[in-house]
Amino acid sequence: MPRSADLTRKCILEAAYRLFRRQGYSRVSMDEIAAAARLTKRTLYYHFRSKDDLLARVLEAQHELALQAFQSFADQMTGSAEAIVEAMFRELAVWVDKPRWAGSGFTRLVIELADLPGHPARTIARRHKAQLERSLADLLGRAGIERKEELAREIWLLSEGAISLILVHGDRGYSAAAMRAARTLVRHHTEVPASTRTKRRYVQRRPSRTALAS
Amino acid sequence: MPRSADLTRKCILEAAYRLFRRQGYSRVSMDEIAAAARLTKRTLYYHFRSKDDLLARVLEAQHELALQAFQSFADQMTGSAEAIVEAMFRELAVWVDKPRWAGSGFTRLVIELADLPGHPARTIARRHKAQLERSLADLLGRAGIERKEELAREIWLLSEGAISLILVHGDRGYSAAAMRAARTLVRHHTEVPASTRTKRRYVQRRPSRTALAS
DNA sequence: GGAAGTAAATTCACTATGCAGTATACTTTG
DNA sequence: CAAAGTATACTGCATAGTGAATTTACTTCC
Repeated sequence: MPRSADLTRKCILEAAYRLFRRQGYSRVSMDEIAAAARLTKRTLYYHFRSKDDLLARVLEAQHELALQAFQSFADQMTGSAEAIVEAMFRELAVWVDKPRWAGSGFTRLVIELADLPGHPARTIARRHKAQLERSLADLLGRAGIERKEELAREIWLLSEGAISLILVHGDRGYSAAAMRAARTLVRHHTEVPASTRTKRRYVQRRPSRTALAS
Repeated sequence: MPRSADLTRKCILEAAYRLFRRQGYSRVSMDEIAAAARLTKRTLYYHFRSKDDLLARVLEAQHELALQAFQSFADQMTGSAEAIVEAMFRELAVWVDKPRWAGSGFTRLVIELADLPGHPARTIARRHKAQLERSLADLLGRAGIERKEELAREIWLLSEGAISLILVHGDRGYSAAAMRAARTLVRHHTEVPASTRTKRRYVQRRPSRTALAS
């Protein structure tokens, strides 16, 4: 067998991920990927059935890497929940500050395919986000948070929101705001044990239907 | 002059928005838009210079509508900040529950064009989000919040995060989590006037660089 | 009132290009 | 040699954008 197939596949996956992450799915052609991987298109189709298949495999590979990275981050973290969350958002700030940053690969690709619920890439992305959220919850649990799932989800919301808004505005200040909000939420979860949470709220007169339909 | 041009333009804009919102930018063809508007493609090019131009105009039009909708929502709101924010997230929950919902048109389109900072659509979307954030801050200010810009930004982060995650997961539960978090943040901003906010935090040993690079 | 003029609005038919995917032949290595 | 891997050259289709004719409704002048 000439030129180990594994190497070729890895090379293709990496080149494809770089392009997909920067330019999304449909705006990247198989020819471009082939060129970036220094191969011909035909070789791509030898290793992957189709463009959609390639995307799915790319996301799978990135899922592994990201999960590993998060685990190694989590393993280093032993302090308070507040310290953990601060470290997370510091990482986020560093990450989004990269010069040609163009959003989370997963989020970006899934949003592009938002109207194709059956697409394999979506399934993988869903699993990915779910698993990361669970890992964060575990980490928070180890730091003594009681309602760890709740907090993890809230933190995750802030992080995704920051990514999205930084992308829209180009204003990196959102990561600072997210960190500040996250700090508040963590404190609330540590200081207030588990009560005064689901109090009945009074309701304003019925609001217009489309206020947020932006 | 045959068939008032204004009407035709409106019709095109509406058809284009419906398609763009559902399927994104690149996966919608001018032919499809023309068909949806019951016109020929050539007519589209009579009214709009290019596909990119059309997109920009579509977003401009939606900007007007969304802003108006938010204002009419804001004008009805007179209660406490907490009530306002709750109403907002209730709206969000209703909105994302629409059967064929596929994300905020703005967010979705801007993310698709994330690597094209010069695109006119991006400029418009940026202005849009900024203006809505400012309107929310005003509303919160009127409800007695002191650091209204801070809170508005935090709320906005939660809302964008929810949209993004609901899109990825298909799990509408995120809007409930966002509302819960928002409630916490509002309370923090009302109960704690404006202190104990920027305390020095202790730092964990340096975290790995790529933990969040998903 | 109506014919003729006119410019806006719209259509049909077309070009050119880009792209996913393929048929087939060649090359490398065990 | 044989099988895994790679390259050249191609098909067919979708799509952004265009050239030129044609229709439409409003104005002007008799």
